[in-house]
Amino acid sequence: MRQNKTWNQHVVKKENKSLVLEEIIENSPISRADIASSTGLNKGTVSSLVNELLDEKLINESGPGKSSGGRRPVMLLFNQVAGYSIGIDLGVNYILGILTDLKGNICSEKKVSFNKLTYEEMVEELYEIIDALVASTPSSPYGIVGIGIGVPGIVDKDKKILLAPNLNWRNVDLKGILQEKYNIPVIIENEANAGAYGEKKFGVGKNHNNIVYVSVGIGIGVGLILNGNLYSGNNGFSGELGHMTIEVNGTKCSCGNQGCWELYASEKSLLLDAKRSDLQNTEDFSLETIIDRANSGESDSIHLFEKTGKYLGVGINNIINIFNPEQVIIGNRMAEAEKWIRKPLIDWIKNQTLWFSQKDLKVDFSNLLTHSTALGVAAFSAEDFLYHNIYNDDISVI
Amino acid sequence: MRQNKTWNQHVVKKENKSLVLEEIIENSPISRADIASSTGLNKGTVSSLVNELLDEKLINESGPGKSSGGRRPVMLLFNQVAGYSIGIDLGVNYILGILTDLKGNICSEKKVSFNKLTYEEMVEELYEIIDALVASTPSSPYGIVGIGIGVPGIVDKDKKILLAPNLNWRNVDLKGILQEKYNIPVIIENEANAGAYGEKKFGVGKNHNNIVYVSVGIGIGVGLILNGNLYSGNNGFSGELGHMTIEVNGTKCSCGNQGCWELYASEKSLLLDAKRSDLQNTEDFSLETIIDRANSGESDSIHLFEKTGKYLGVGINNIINIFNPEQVIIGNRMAEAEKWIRKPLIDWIKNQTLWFSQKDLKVDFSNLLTHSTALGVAAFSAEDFLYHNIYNDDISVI
DNA sequence: TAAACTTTGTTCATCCACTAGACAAACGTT
DNA sequence: AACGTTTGTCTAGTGGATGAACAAAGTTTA
Repeated sequence: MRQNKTWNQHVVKKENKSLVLEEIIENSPISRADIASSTGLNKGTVSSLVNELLDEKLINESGPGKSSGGRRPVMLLFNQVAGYSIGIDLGVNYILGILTDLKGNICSEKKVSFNKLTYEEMVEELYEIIDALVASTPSSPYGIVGIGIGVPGIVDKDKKILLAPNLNWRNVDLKGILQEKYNIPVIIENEANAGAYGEKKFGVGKNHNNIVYVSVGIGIGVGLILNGNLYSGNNGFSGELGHMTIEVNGTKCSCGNQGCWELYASEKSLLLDAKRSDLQNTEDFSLETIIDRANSGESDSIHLFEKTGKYLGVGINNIINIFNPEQVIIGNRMAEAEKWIRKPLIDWIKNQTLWFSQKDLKVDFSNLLTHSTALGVAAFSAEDFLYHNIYNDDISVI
Repeated sequence: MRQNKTWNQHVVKKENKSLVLEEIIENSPISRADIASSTGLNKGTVSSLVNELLDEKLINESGPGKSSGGRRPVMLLFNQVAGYSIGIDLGVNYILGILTDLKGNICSEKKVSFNKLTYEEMVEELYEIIDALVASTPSSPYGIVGIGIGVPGIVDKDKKILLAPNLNWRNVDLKGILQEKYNIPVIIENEANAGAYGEKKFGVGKNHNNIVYVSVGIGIGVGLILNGNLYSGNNGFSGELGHMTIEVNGTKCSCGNQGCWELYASEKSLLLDAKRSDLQNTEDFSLETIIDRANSGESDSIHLFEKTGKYLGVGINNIINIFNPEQVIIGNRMAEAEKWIRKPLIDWIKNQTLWFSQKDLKVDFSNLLTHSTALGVAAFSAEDFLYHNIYNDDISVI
């Protein structure tokens, strides 16, 4: 209900300093006077906090701004290159790594694809990517402030990877391993959670506070932004919506349940359907193949996507009735098939969702596509640094 | 993401004072020294805050406690009769009103049952109940600090009743009406949300922070406690889980969707099934009738409950996979049939829920039964008074 | 063009809440 | 009875926010 924490002037100062910094990041260029009026803080208070931030190289003064009938203000800018953040999307058959500045702009990027690596080989690839990104980092006051990793699996409260079924990992303490090797704070998050945050910060989810992000890939994962914060559940296992029952007496699922959503609306199910209907003769067909076929007007492929769209609608309808979100974002690989999926999905929702839940509801497709997860985890690290370590000189291993 | 609020010493003091008060409420009798060590505040700070609380009559000093080898401490007690709170459960065919002290102990209680009242008649009944409770209030420093009302319908962000289908109400500003009449802060909440909070504070949900409360009555409503706070969704419409699809091509529901959960697991569906199977010859049969029959060993009635239990399991399984809660509480009228429902429900979950979500999971039946909603809203009002109005002398209409 | 007004940002005295430490009172132990 | 311990109060000191005064640097007006 209420957080059990004592309050003193140190906390006050730290919170106010964060507030000022946030104001500058969100609304730069901005003057000290503007910050004072928009935060409600006293001019003097703002002045001294700004001076500290200047000393810490987190912000810069730019030239004078426009006068509004008096002395011209000194404009302040966020120094987004005071440090850098690494974000990694650890996929089943690829690793995508990006280096971003503190505002989330991608500075360099590296991706490898592969097939069925052992755990050791995969970690080796991961090291190589991180090393390459580290090497490409420009010099800056704070260097790399953190590494964030999004994984397709269950991450518990202690940020250990409890289970990543498609990677065949169990109880892996990647955080510990990487922190030991690089001596930098490491954050591990579920891929869908990170994607949700990425969309909120940089994608179509900007300016929304209650977002359901549906990551449709091989399986279906869901990331929840509730009241502006990522909701992770009791043990960090929430969002296992792929295994929501949508057909009581439906097909058996590998999870032990039956009629699970991801048996009807994921990439896996799409490919299975395609195989069943004997649509293709070639051996290696993929989502991309089917998209190409649909593009060339093949009606069977289009029907496959329409079915996927409808069943996505079934699950999303449930989600809307549960959460009454402002926005639903469909992301990950399946978002590339928006062209055929959108209409059946939207139609289902229009017809089936409670009218009062449709109020103010937006259904969008990701525009970051494959980058949302990496951007999300990179942003986690950057914010951890900016808002929680402002007072700590020690920004190494926690 | 981060709350936009400036911090100053007034906030610090208010928060610390709340912290001290909370500590006394939760752990009384407690000494000043104990509060200092458990909150981390300085002894002097605690001393001055305690003195203010004593002046405000919110706490009392009791006799000296036991010595632990030194001076005997002065024990502090929460003055739970410094004020009173009214909680109302506005049902479809009943109104239950309770008067509680600030700790949630029921001091007096009044209930009326009826059938199909108009809006005006219903409000009249409500006034009568409130008037009776007001009349029964002992004299105290603060009097009645608030009225809380739980309603079976959708309450929007402004606490207006947007839609209560079973009452046939639309856009009713009950809060405004009552505040005008009684000149006391009024809180309106959805019945399931209030019930969830009631269970968290006073029932089986104590000491849990991620709770899904399933209110199974005529329909099914759900209240969510996430991270210790009530989650209400974007417009306050969350928890409409009764209309979650569990059977894609299922029966049509009045909501426009098909295969909704409450068509399979609510009191309404149970009665409908009973009628269909021609179990009874009498005209007026009810949940109680069927419970009686099951009690007397009639297997058909028992089967009906077993079916309800299974279908409750289907929906609850979905909920668990979505939220990974610590606890699921089944409440409201159907909880009275725990005896027959429990086993099929638990069995379904054991077999179908993802193993890692079953970790630390408790499934419980309400022990407050029909009182959880009224207790919940009464607690809302009491806490609003205790923690938010500590500094306000004006505790009348906001 | 000068005077008057506006806006910005700094400085300084003041206020307020928490803290540390001293201290007295009250109690148990030896 | 002497000593140590615990409790609770009091006082001086610290840190941070505030408001007002003020200088600097603009624009507007007569």
